[in-house]
Amino acid sequence: MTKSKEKKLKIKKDDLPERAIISSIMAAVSEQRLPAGTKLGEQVLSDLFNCNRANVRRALSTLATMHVVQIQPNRGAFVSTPSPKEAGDVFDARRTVERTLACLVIKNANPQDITNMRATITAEAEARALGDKPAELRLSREFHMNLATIADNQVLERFLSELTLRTTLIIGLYNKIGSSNCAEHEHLEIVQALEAKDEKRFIDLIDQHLHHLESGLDFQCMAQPFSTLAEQLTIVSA
Amino acid sequence: MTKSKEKKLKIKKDDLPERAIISSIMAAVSEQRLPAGTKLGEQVLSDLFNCNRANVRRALSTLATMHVVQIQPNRGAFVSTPSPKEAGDVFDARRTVERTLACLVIKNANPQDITNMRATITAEAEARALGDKPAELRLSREFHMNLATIADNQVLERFLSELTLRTTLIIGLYNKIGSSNCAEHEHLEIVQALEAKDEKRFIDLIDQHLHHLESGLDFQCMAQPFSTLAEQLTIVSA
DNA sequence: GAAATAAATTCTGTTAACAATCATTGTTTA
DNA sequence: TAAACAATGATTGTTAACAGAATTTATTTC
Repeated sequence: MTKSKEKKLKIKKDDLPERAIISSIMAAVSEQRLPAGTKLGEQVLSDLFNCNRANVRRALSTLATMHVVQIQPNRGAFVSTPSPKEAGDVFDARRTVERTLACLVIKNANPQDITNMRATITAEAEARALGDKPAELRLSREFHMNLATIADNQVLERFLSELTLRTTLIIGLYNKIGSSNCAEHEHLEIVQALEAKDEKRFIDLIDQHLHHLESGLDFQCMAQPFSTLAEQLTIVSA
Repeated sequence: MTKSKEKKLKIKKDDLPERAIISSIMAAVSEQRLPAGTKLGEQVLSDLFNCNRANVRRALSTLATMHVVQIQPNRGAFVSTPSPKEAGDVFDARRTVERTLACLVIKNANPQDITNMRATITAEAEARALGDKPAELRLSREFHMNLATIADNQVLERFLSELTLRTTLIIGLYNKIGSSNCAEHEHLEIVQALEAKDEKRFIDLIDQHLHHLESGLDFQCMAQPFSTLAEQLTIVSA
């Protein structure tokens, strides 16, 4: 049970284990390493981060308020499985937030910001070329989070952080097979509009980008929220 | 120390103590019974809700992620004292959220919804007439939360819940003396625009309402985030 | 052999005791 | 008298042990 010297996770600069757990889970979700429905056991986490369960508990509780995990009484914490209705709400909220961010970005952005944005897009393209899906997803999210940073509104930045995570879960659950994941091409156009200070085009492109993402969803393909292994192995009869 | 039969708080329908603590603190903040900077001791809370400190801890941690309380390591939890910058971010975010909610409300609102809105306004007016400030504040918040309910977007509803709470803290900290608190008159006009299905006017009025609230702030009058007793007792010399 | 039942294990939820830190009070010293 | 220092008290942070619920495994029964 209490074997020492298990695989220990390297903790970032953040000393507090609670924060470390939260950011690690968020990172894992953002890279789709943790799919919706995954059980997040307290024992497992407290071993991984070698801390006590109280810290794990608080971390999971915090993630639950972000709706990144769901807590079921006496059963434990699971990575959230957004419903179709929830997905719609998230996309509406994202468009709302990013539109406003866009207005602020047009005002605030300096040449250095645009250079950074381009660097992120380049890195994203490289990751895609290499077939590194986690990196691609992470950088795609980073692109949007960059906008929030430039906009310099910490409230909206936090909202977007949550929304992008939930978007990743939604796409992981409902994305049509074959629908192009996320257009790096679109990201490039967005930055070009920003560089040209074309506010209307900038906002419209972001809006279209998000609509495009949403249109790639198919809610039929995943009826059951919690697909069990049994279901996955069942051969369709009749 | 451990005297039994202290004053116990009646817990709502929610059985879980964690939720009870959270909603009680949120309610208290929304009615300005808990001013910014108030210390929220773990012992006090666990006695009040007669539960263990672990629940209190998780509740405070959750409230901290909503930025309604601030946790200082080894010192404890305090009701948040928003900075002027933070106040600006909150108001920008609120306008963003409420504008989108307004669009959805115009689409979704039925006669019953409008009746409910009017009832809230009436109750708010009565509370004001009676000088019941807590009730007035609670009903004013309820007016805005009603909009979120009608809009039927749970993500934006939760965002607005947080933002209205933080707005209350901001007003409690920075509101100019003499500036009319919140115009029930404005609330009435907003409902009238909604009833007339005048979308543009509806959105504009909400926007103006929030700008009006923000313009009532004065960041000079409260330089120090944590005003000490010493400052309050100091007689202004020179 | 399959379904239903019972035992065992694992996990969550709760509690209490202990350690460490911070704030306050009281004392000493220049 | 005022500042520095020491001791006390209170509060937060951590840990471990226990109780209860859920899941899994094993057994029984048809």
